[in-house]
Amino acid sequence: MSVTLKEVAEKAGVSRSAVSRTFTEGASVSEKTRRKVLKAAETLGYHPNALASSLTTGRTKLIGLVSNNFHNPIFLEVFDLFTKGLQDRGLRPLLVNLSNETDPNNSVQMLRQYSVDGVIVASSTLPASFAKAFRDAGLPVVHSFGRFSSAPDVHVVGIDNVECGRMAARALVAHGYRRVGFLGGPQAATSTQDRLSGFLGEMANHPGVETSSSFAAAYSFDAGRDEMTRLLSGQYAEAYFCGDDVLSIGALTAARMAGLSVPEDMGFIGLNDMQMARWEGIELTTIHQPIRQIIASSVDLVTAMLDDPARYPEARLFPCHVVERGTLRAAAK
Amino acid sequence: MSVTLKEVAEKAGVSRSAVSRTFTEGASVSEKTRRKVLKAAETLGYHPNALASSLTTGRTKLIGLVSNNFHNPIFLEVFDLFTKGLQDRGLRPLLVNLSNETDPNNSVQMLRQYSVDGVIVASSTLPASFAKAFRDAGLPVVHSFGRFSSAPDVHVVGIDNVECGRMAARALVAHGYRRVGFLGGPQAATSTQDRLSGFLGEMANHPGVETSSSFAAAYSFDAGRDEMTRLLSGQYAEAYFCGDDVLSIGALTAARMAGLSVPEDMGFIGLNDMQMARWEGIELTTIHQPIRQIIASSVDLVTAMLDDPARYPEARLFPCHVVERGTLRAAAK
DNA sequence: AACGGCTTTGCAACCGGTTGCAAAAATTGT
DNA sequence: ACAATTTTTGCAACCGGTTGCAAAGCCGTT
Repeated sequence: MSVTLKEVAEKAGVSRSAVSRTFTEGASVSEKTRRKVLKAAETLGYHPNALASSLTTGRTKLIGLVSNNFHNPIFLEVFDLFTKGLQDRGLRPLLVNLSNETDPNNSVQMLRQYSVDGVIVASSTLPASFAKAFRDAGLPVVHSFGRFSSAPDVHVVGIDNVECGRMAARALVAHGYRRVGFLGGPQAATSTQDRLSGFLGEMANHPGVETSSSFAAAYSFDAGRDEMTRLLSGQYAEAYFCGDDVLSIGALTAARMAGLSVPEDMGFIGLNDMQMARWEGIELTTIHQPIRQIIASSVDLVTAMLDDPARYPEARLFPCHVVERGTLRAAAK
Repeated sequence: MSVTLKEVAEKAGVSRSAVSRTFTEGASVSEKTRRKVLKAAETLGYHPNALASSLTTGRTKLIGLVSNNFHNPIFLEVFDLFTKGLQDRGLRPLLVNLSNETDPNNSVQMLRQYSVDGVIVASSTLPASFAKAFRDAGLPVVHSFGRFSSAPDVHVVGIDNVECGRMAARALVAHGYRRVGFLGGPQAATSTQDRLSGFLGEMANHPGVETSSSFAAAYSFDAGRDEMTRLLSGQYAEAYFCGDDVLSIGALTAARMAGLSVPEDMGFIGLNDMQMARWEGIELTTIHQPIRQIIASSVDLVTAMLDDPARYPEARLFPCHVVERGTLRAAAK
């Protein structure tokens, strides 16, 4: 089917090594043979088989891109940036959809079978044990959007969710709200837990403000709408910090459907600053998560690990900031 | 680093062939040796190297998943379904982001270097020549969401865009609109051209209805909003058939921002029936595109081609239908 | 012309598997 | 118990490359 090294060697009248060397960066070949080889390769339409060479070099340039988040629109942007970032460095993303897996082992085995050079776990909802399972299998791994830890087992790149919780709390207080709520994502997600603890921690400094909390079933529109609908049937707060933007939009929509106006009757602050948050008709006040930086840094880190697989694990955090749009009322004077 | 066939063979006291055979479906091994081998493999933690075996078998189980659409939220769902569908059949998606490529050659070469077993081109905006380039390189290819042709060079799975244009036209007419517009996606996309031709073709049967057309720069919210804003500054129609849902939402938002109410003052019909179209506050009337079926069928087709790479190309079309929600006024009696 | 040092080249072994083939072992029939 | 048949096994070659090593080729010196 496809042209092999050997055929090129014969055509060019040189040894197979010579051909291999002309296609290997920094190998010793004379200009003369290189030219002969390139010409033969050209006419035959030869291209080296990446997989065959990986057998001896031990490098495939494949990177496992593992995620379980195929429903939140922000992850489309995440995949876009990851694939571009990896491609720009000559790496190839092998996409793994972990949506309905609870056990990392299958994926670990599969990625080892394909000899991936490294793994990027892109998820804020997978537990740290998933990333760790890859590391334990000897694979260089970076957990993007993972939980910050002062003693990380694996490289983590993301944001300080605790600080985001505080930031949201401060924003709500600064806007003069006296009854505030935390409307988190899935309770089991570490991101939810961290944001809640930051939120409550900060609110402890404001004893005059009444604080409540609840959780949506997922980071999704429907989950946000449903949880807000539930909240509206009882006592509810003046403003909510929601688990993420798409959840916020769901909650906000439920509030509007119930006849409340935003931000007059109810305020919202989200997290992520996805494209949609900017849409007219939404204009969500939210905490900006610098996903470009997180992804660029993750790709940097994974490439660095290719050269030094035992690289000492580090946590990289990127600061977030509040983007004021239209879903919190004008700040109290 | 990792355990090899040879080590297992030594541990189990058998030949390498025996080990290879116990891990190959349908090979001849006695129960006794199989057990010995499995035990040795177990204790050593052996797993066969998929890439090494691909060298001799000629199958990698890698499928190139090529797309240029990393901005339209519906594609997140597309990637979700594709990755799951492929994984369920033991195939591995190698994701290729073609966003800023105009030339298929690099991707073709790259996918050949990785010896992918097949390629799925998932895009409604890439020209047929892209898919053809893969086929010409000898790769089995399926173009999902591609343009229907009665004489396809490659397998195409998708919808009949011309018929969708007619369908939209009929819907607008049936709802009693007398001035209707086509607000397409990028003019260069074949999907846009086909929908327009269907739309105009059907409108030719309704000479009493005034028809206009224009194009947005992309299938995106911003493009829809901008184009609608431009339209609003001149003469505009009573109802629009928009290139897709996200474009519709942009256009619809622009209309609302300009003080028009939907559907009273202006009607909209989209295409795709993405999740978001169902959201309260949007409730977009749209043409449902059966993406699950399209993707399932594409995966079927690509697996069928693994066994028969020269399979005669076919076009598979799936019917669409209008889903009435709230963006067209009640039908005229 | 001979010498020493440096570059280029080909040989051959190897990466981790698979597979055709013939020999060995097990099974069947009588 | 023996021959005929079938199943299982190991050898060795191969898939498409890479690479250490020693031999060959090249260069300028003396």
